[in-house]
Amino acid sequence: MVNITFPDGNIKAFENAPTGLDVARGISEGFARNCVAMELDQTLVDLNREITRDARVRLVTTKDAEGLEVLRHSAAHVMAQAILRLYPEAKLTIGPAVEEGFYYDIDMDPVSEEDFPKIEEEIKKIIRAKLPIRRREVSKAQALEFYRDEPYKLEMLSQMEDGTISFYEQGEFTDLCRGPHVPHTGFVKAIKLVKVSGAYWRADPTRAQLQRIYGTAFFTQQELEAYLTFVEEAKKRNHRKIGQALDLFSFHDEAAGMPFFHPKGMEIWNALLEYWRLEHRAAGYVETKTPIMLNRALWEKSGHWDNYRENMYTSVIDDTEYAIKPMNCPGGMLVYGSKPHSYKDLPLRAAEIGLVHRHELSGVLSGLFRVRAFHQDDAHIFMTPDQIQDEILGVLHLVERIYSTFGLGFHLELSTRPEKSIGTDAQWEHATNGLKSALDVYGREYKINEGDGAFYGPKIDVHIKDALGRTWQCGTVQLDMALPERFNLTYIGKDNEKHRPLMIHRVIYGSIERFLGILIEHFAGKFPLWMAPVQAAILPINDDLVPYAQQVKADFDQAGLCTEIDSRTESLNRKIREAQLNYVPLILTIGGKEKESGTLAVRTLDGKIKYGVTHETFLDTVQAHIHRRELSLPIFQD
RNA sequence: GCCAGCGUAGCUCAGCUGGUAGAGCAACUGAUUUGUAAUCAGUGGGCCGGGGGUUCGAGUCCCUCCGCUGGCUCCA
Repeated sequence: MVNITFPDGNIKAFENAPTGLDVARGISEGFARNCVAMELDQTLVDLNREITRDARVRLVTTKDAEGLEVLRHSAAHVMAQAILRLYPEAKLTIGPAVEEGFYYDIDMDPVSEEDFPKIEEEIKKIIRAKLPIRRREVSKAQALEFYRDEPYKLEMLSQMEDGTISFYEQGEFTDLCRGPHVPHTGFVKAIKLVKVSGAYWRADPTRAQLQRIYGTAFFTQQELEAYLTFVEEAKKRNHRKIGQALDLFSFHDEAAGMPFFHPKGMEIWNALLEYWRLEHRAAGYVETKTPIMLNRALWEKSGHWDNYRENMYTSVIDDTEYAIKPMNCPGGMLVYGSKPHSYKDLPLRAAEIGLVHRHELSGVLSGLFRVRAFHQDDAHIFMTPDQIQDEILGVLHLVERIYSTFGLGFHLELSTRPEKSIGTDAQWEHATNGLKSALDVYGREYKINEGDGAFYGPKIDVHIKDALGRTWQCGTVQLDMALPERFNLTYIGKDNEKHRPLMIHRVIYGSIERFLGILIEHFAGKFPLWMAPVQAAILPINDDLVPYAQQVKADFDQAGLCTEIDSRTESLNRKIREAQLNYVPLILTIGGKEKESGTLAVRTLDGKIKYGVTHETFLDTVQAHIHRRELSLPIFQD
């Protein structure tokens, strides 16, 4: 007799030792068909595991996140089985489930995506066979014997504790695995191989290069197709593609990883910064600017020479070593230290749009997302110890305000002291607690990443969520108790004594280049009016109307709008089509009627047309819309 | 940096087993003077990423460099 306690508190008695499947069937056959694993006293195990004593059981179904993870892990096994059938000499290493699917690292001759159909064919055979997946437990000695010709598995085994080792078997295939797995291979019906790449064994470049084959799997074909559609949509939104199509920026071999911004890209850039300055002024910031090149002594003082040199561009000028700044902070320290400060000056919020250079590995460069030269919307906040919480809260509120303007959600993560770091234990503790207490007051949930902090202090990272649901780390708030010390920064307190200020580094856009890239993908190139590179296209319907159209454009120029006139001798249809394809939010067609009546025909990007809009109404509407930085298209009254 | 794939006209791409480069769009010229997503015709345009090699002959094969794209511990 075994008593099973369900998550809702109900208890049910079973004869003998039921399996998870028996328990599920006790609820209903239909429910049982959707079960893939179970949580037995907090541990995820196979559905066919026998329950031999009283326990708490939660059945994991195809609807649960853990269920999908189990499926994908099983999918990795199915793929490995197929590959071993086709490439018997292949040696398996590890094959985990990952966020978007799974992969298996295999030591074999290079394969390419052209080999996928063949592998997928074999995978289908295994799925159709509905091979039962069985767990088998053996001693470590037996496992070592079984894997005597499998060097990677042997290495893995040697690092495991002595005792019971579990294997999973399906048909002729056996793999060392802790499980759990779905009951049989028939569950893996919606599977697709995605890509292949190289990966080192144990991520160690000195060790064997393996083939990492990625795939993804879902419980239904529909979910798989929805995922593939998502991937397609993300491809369409690729900022490199849109950036080229809209003539926003380019890259050149002459400066790999360093973007060149074109006039239209600069329109967006300037709109971003104009808005940024407005918000920062309102939040009590001042702005500074420091040189991009500073001498070695400065970097030794800041600690960068010891901790960050491999990423810094250096040069020798008049026998003195210089480095191009990878961060703005040391320059900011010098500005603060250039004159005495009173406690009455604090907090001092000094922002800087700083151009930094970092020598990233050539292989990691990627459009605007990973570059070697970029601008940070940096700020250094100098304060007294009792101002920590308010200042961090102030930054979090500014972050929230700015991201919401773009329709971006976000979540927070706290990172603590890494192994390679400067400062004392006491400083780290004080700094970390300061961030925690501010987060608690702020009230949103946050995740903790142990050991992920910067070398000079703990940090709060802000991860935004874009229109496709993808997350990107942009903002960061870092408390630094080390740099003020190294630069001997002080302020005069009420007691007329010198005190050490505390400092926050923070960015909100992060890298402006990268943030712009994210926005391109977030908006799919269809920027809201206030940041559109061309806000309105003016299209005269024939050559005779060009002079009048130019007059209209001149009025708009005066009003501060960014407009373009298409005076080519082309059909109106063509001009409209091209403006639409360039995502110009407003299209103004100028014909005889508009000239005579002094009105405008306004076509918005959604294809809606409003005739007879007066110039005054148009400008009032557009300017108010821009001023409010609205995300949706403006609506015009007659 | 490492592995794989890629680099042909401004853009997107074709060019079989080596035989001397082609399309669509764009640009330019001319005609058309257009009322809400492509008017028609013609013309020009290429150190086939750079360098070296094999060959009678290289966009095509080999080496090397540069660049781009994807990946490079979510660890049985």
